[in-house]
Amino acid sequence: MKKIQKIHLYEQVSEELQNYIQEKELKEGDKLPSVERLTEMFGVGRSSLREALRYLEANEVVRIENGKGVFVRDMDTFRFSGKIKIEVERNSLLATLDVRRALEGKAIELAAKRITPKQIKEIEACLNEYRRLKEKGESTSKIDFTFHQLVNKAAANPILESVLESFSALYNKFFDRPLGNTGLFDATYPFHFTMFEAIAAHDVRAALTEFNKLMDSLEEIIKNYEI
Amino acid sequence: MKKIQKIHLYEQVSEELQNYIQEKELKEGDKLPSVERLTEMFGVGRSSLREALRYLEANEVVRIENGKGVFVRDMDTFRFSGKIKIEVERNSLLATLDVRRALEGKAIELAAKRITPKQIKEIEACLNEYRRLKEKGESTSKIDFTFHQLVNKAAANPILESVLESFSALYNKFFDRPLGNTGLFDATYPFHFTMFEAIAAHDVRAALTEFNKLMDSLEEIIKNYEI
DNA sequence: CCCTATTCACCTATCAGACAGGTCAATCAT
DNA sequence: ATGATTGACCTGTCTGATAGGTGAATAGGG
Repeated sequence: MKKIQKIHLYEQVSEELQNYIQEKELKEGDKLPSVERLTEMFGVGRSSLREALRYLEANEVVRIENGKGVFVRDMDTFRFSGKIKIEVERNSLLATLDVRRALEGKAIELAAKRITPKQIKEIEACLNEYRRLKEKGESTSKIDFTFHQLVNKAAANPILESVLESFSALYNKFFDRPLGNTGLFDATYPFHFTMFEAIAAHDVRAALTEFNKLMDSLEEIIKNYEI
Repeated sequence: MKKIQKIHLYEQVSEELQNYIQEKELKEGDKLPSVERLTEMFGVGRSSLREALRYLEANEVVRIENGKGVFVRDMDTFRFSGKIKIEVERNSLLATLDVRRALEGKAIELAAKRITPKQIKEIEACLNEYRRLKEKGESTSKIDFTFHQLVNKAAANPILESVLESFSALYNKFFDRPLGNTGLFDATYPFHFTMFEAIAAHDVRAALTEFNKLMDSLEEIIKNYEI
């Protein structure tokens, strides 16, 4: 019989380690003691300690470099995350679209206000490529993604950009599979150009109008699509 | 000299394991082979395998239960995540506010459309408590959070709810510390009531107007606040 | 005296073997 | 029949050994 320890050792070590970092006020790039030292400090075996480190690495708290040591990651970085149950059904798709309307709509509003001449040229080049691929009948999903990414960047709001980027992974997952070849890109194609022109002209209202048309056409496709 | 393998073993194992899950189409709760078997399958040592498992556990791909085995977690759950460098300065705060405008604005729009009588009563009770605390001069940060959460729920969009929930952790972090006692809640206080009334009356336009007033007053506070 | 190649101390990466202890079902004794 | 026991199967953890990455000190040649 031993002491009562229902919590896994690696979990305790992981917490202790985080406390250690906080107490010593370690910052980005600071080096932690070597694995050997840490095993002595916490009185655990190497394997438990390494599992704890691997766990913390997965949670982006530390960074382990071969031959160098263990380093603290930027603690001033806020990490947001969430889980969404994926159900490929109409309501989920429409719900996703609402969020896209909110986030990308704001991005477009800001982009129309703040886009620079250089960024305008970049997007113009992107749209030319879009047109080229379209005429050749090749896949436009990738260039479509790039277009929206550029607009997102033009909004000049790093936080919005980050949220939108991680969220776009969700609707790409949604729309690639079930609706991959349903004329989705055909229907939205013309709005990319009208929307760009409005943004380039710094016309917030017109840009949002075109964006809403784009979203509306997407919504129509989803509503009429037999899943 | 050996073969070129710059990638860590545990990383390779982790990927192989994910492939294995996908190929075998394993679902929530399915059991993986025992650690012993897996080491044979992948031809690696125990420690590498365990580190890989711990890594996957941290990423919520598997669940390890003592004495039972390793189990697959819900793979139909989409996990979004992102990192944001926190800098407590005016621009970051304003950038955060823009995202909040986008997400919560959409939530309010939807809530005004779809709120149920039961939810109206819940929010009403929440606001009464808000008023009570206000009059007693107690902290209203918690009840304020609850209010926004209820509105969020009334939007009846689980995906928006999830995104907003994880994101709200960010702006709580931002606003709690630097602006904790700067009359932030005083200034926004009246708008909670006007906004609620508009939502309860299913008046989308008025609700958004009130929400924008609330956001504008927040923006003013930030702009005038000497950091 | 300077530059380069070697060496060495320090670290992480990974393996294999051993023992402790949790879990569950089959089995055995009452 | 029922309740305790056992044993098969697992994960949890420790340890000693070997391999290999990294960077600074160091030795040797010009």
